[in-house]
Amino acid sequence: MNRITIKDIARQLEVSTTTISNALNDKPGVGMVVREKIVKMARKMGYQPNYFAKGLVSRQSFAIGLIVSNIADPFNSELALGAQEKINDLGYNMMLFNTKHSNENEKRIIEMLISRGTDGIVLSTALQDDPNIDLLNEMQIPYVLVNRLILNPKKAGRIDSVSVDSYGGSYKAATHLCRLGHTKIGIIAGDMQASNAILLTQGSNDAFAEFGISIRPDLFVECGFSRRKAFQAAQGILAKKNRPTALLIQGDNMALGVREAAYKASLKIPEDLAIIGCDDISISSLAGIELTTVTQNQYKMGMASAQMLINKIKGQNQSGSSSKIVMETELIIRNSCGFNLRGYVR
Amino acid sequence: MNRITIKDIARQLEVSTTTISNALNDKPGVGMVVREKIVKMARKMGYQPNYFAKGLVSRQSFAIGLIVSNIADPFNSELALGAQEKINDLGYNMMLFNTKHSNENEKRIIEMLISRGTDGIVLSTALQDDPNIDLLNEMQIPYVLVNRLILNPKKAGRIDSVSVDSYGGSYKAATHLCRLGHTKIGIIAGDMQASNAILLTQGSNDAFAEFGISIRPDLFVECGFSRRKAFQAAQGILAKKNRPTALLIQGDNMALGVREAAYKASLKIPEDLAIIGCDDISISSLAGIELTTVTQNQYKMGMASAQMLINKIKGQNQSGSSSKIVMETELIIRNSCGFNLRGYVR
DNA sequence: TAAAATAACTTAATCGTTAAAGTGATTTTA
DNA sequence: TAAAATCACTTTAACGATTAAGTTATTTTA
Repeated sequence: MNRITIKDIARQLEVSTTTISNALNDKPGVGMVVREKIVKMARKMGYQPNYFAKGLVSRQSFAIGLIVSNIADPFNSELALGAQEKINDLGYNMMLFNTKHSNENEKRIIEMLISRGTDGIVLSTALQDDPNIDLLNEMQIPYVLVNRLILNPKKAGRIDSVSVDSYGGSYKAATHLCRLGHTKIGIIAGDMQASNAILLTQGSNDAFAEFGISIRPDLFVECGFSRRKAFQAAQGILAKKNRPTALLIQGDNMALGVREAAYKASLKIPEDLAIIGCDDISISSLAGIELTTVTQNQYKMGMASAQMLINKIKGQNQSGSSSKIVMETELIIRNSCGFNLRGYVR
Repeated sequence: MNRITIKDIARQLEVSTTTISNALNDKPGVGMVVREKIVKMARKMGYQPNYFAKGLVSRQSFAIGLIVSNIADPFNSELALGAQEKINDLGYNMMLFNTKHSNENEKRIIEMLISRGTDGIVLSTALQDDPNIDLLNEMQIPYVLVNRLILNPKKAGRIDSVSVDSYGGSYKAATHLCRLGHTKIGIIAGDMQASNAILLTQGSNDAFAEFGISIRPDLFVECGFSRRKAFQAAQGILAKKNRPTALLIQGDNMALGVREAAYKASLKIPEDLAIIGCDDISISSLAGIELTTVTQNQYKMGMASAQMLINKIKGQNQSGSSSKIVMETELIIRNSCGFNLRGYVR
């Protein structure tokens, strides 16, 4: 039952453990004949290196932590899939954590990851003024932000990130609503501590301004990125006497909650209410859902962030420059805004 | 930059490392005064134990591997959420892996997990005659099967598992279709090497038999559990001249693919085609989808399997008995079968 | 052909922690 | 009150790998 160690092989072959180690790791200092004998014997005995021992001396765990708010959110699970595949392809392993939108949880997770000697962290839950980012910096652990970043240019300069052009995406979405003739537009916003929500809001605001439209303050609701919260927020907004004719929603998963609220209030989409989402999760394209939205390839983002992190881990001696990838967005017109019914009016 | 170790604290306080270790791990042999001094100093210096060192001596990694086919499948992500929360609550960490439906990948993952000294594995991808199960047994690593199990009673006796009463669920689903008057029924099956597909098929077959209905062989298609594959399978079945009036589909995510195929073929659900799914993922209840299905609480399954595994890890000295949890199912009637239109005819 | 270099090894130290086996000093027991 | 037990520590060894620093024997160089 006891695992085979390097010592067992050494005893069998009557050579030193160093030679075994060198042979198995393709290092010089071992002759052809002995090397082959060792490799064969290791295979025969079913030798598997002990990663604790290896990690203790090499200070490398080949483990990467991925922190998401909630893996059951399709946005995150798609992102996790991309990250996981890339991480494994590059010879690492992924540990997954859910913060459940709690900064406290996030902190615990980061501390734990550090104490476990995790090689790096992909963080998708960063908030502005997040003390956990300072923690990451202090501990000098390689990390990459994905999806959300830090906007403060003073801090952002040193931080690697993979994100989407949320500003541009939201600008397109808002423009779409305006051109369809909507003027009474509501916004269901995520968490205004999150960069994407901030940029999304800026983008739509700028578009609205260009059309001379101003958003009534009571039609802007910040509710967090979950489906359930968005459902509740929409219920509130749609119950108003002077309800909006269109809602711009800062995430497709949230938009699904909004849809439910609309149907529950007997409002037809898009006839009574136009809605536009924001990240094109796979559900959005389903028949019967057909949510108009803005693309964001989560899978690619996951891959790119993992790749970036591992590059960083491997080339630690590099200059102080940081990598930033910002992905383009594209408006996907489906049936939740009424374009296919009426087309643009302006 | 170098991490604080037990030695650093020992040097500061002029005591031995053993005393530090004992104090920090609440072990006897340390006086009150010294103990408190040590705890305080450790906190002050920001000491974090090195898990490689700890694991090397204790042979415990506090890491658990969760193996799923594809985390982007809502069934799996919900399951992963439950597992992750329970695993963390119990002081462990979860490493996530996607097999992408490949037995080869599964093998690689298991081997890697073992070589890393993972404390245990939750496996959701088990197949009948799966050599990887034998591998797990040989290596004596604690594991629990979730969702899918091994049916062969000779092997199953020793295996812990958390599953759903697939037979009963499918029996209910098939009965529902029969009572609605359907006789030309097709089955979109998952992977007949997976226990749930096998039991699901048995359950529906038995129900059909009771109603004197036999399934035309060309209307039974085994296509694997993915949405895309189910889409393709449904396209094939629906293109037949003598197409079925109802489809029983062995998974909600698959059913979503089937829906798309139906709509693409200009078939209305439920008027032209009744469909019934199988695990009640959250999407299924969405307005516009409203899939009739059979409940399976993935979140609870994830939790239960994690709990079971950790119980097993902690109490290794126990008897040879195995734990098996089988969860009940419930038919959820929504709008994809036409019950709300016509009710039962028999 | 003697000195230097190289190849193929081994020995010993190390990573950070825990466990087993001491060591005195103090307290309990008979 | 002498022997036994307890307490609060320390010293040493171990976990399984890697790495730095030897040690031979063999080959190369000048």
